[in-house]
Amino acid sequence: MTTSQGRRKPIVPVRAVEKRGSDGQTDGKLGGAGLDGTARTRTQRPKRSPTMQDIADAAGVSQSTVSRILTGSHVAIPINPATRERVLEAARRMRYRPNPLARGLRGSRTMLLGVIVREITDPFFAGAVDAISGEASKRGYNVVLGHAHGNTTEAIALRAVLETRHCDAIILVGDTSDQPLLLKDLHETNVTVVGAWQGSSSLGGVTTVNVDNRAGVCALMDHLLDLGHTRIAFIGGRFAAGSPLGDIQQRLLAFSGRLTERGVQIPESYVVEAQNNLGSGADAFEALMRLPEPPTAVVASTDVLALGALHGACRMNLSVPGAVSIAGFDDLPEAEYSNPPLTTVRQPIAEMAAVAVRAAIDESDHETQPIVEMLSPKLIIRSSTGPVPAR
Amino acid sequence: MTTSQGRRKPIVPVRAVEKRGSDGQTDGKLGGAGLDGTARTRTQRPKRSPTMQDIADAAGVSQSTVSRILTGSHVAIPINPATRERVLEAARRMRYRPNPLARGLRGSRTMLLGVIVREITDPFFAGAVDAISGEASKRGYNVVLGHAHGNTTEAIALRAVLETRHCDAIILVGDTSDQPLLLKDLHETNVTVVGAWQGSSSLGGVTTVNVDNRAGVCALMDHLLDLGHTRIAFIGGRFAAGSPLGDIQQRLLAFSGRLTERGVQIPESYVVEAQNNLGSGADAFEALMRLPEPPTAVVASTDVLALGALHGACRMNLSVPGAVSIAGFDDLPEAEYSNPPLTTVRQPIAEMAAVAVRAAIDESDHETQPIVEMLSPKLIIRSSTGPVPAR
DNA sequence: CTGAAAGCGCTAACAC
DNA sequence: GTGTTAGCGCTTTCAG
Repeated sequence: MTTSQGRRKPIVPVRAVEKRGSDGQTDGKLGGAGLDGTARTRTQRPKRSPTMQDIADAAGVSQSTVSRILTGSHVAIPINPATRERVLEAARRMRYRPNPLARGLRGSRTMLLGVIVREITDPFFAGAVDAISGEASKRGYNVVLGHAHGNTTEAIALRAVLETRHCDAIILVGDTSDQPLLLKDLHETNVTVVGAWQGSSSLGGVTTVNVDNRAGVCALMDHLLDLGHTRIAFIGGRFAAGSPLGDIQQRLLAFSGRLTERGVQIPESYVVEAQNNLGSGADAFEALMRLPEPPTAVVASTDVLALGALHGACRMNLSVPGAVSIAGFDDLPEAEYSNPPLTTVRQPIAEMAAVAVRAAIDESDHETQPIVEMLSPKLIIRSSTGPVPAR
Repeated sequence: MTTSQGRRKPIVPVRAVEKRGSDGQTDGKLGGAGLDGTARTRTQRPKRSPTMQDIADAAGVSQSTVSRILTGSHVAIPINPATRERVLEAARRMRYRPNPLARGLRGSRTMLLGVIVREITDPFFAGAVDAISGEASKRGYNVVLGHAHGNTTEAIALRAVLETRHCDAIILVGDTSDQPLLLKDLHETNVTVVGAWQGSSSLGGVTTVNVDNRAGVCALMDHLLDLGHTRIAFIGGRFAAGSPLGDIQQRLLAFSGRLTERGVQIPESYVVEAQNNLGSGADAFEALMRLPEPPTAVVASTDVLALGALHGACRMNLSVPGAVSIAGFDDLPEAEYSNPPLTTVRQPIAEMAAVAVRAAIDESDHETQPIVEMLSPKLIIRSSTGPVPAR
């Protein structure tokens, strides 16, 4: 198809404005039907949104004047109130909408924040996106969700990034180090990048906001150890490419580290992997409890896993925390409504989102030193943990 | 060009390309120097992404040729293989990325699908977004998430829409009839709109894909009635502005309808409202069970509510389904892992997403008759429902 | 096969 | 105060 005009819908030149000299040729080429809306009124699709020029024509001023007025240089540039009103009226009447593409192309900001997230169905990340999006809209920004889509090939993630270039900044939510090209690509592009919940995987030279996984897990371990537990197991989730992702890795490290610091030894079989979903958590838990010497407490690296473990306990008819204590990490809304309510580590999601968004916006606006923030989580003790069961 | 040197802007004579007179101003904005990376290597922010013109210069061809080659008219337009290779090589070397803004401005597609959703933290909608996003990326589209953000004022939703105008099409996920301006606005814009999970609220003249709420609820009611239940209660969720939203309303209607059809009467107090979250579901359930004549079965309008009800039963020490049967709607992943596993109605999310995405893309591409699809859900019987308890 | 040129809708100098 | 003008990076005629 040399001319390529087969594929798109006809662009119908509705107006009779002579300024647009191309109408004549255009219609010969693209036309076909409904050239001026007379032949076909069926749907209103071919209706162009009005442009500034349209408003200008209607108000009898120049397009740049319209721009000045509509652009909101409210105070900066003095404008005749009469003119302003005339233009505003016309804009209102014609339902003018600024074209963000054109605006963006011209170099000004697009007020779009890209957010790339591994898995939107992970309730934790859903919450994170929610927080970020809320924070963003507070500042007049919208959010473009680039879905790394877990299992999907890097290619897709890549494309998502490329096409996302019209964002003022991009926030990377969750560890994506298993998709190295993604990061690399982000770097090559000249958009601002901010990382959030990256855990151990460092985004060299990039502003990053993380939760202090170590502190959280240590607090939890101390809680458990102080309850008298020594046979403590760990369920790690969100593994990919054979090794745990950022946050999880840090949590595992802290888990082992604290155990060692407190002089407690556990068998290797006490550390198990799992996909980060309920079923996998339940299975991992059951496997753990079927060990010859089962643990008396299980630390799950995420609440989803802990919730799954809770379900596993139900299935095995094991009372929690009577027979075994279970704890998680994240403090999902669900954690409070599980049976029993879950002891967990609460992440400061809102604060982290605020920091990330602020950094992203600031940094996209002007040169800034990359910062690395680490916010503190908080141990939330509910009733899924208790003293070591008497043998 | 004659005029270009009339301007007295400080033109930084870095490159030898005369075409770009504007570099001078640009760098004023972005940070002083570093037009080509020589003057400042500290950060790479001020680095412009290469444009087609840059590639053209590098490859010694015209910009339009570059466009033809890079645009992917792979076979259509005959291009000298040598030229093509030279251009591709240059593009690769300079890490060329197309600018979607410019592309979009020019009128071609942006390959962006807007998705507007009430609440991303609602697990059902998270799943829906996931499905849509997956389906979209299969077709090379990316997804822009417009967050209606539940409680937020319409203004924000509106803005989200306005700024979303650069999408090829917009998919409205979930009933947004409580934000009438949103819809109205969407209509005025000339983007394609497709509705999904709109329930009762009709999007006049707009392609819509819904689940057959009536069929789902009826199947569920028949299941319950056949088990001998006659005292069946209903927990409605996702209320807003005083009346239930689309899907919920249909489910409630079907609930009452089926009861009437089968000659069963229930007291008014058996229909209660709730926010669509776990806590609210638990509370509603408890209120129901504390009625003088409590129901023997509770139908929740969503799984979230049903899960909450399950938790309420736990809190009240009520065995399910021994003392009371509980059922939901949606079939969230969690439904299978609750205790006991939840009887529910499974929505064909993937199929619906596929239909919606396909319709959105098709319709944005060419004139199309709006269609209204209604897919059938499926009753999933698990163990949260059982025979009426012997009195 | 390739180049020149005309804009897409908007912003921002720069006149007057 | 307001109009003119020159593009942002790209697609797409129209001429060779």
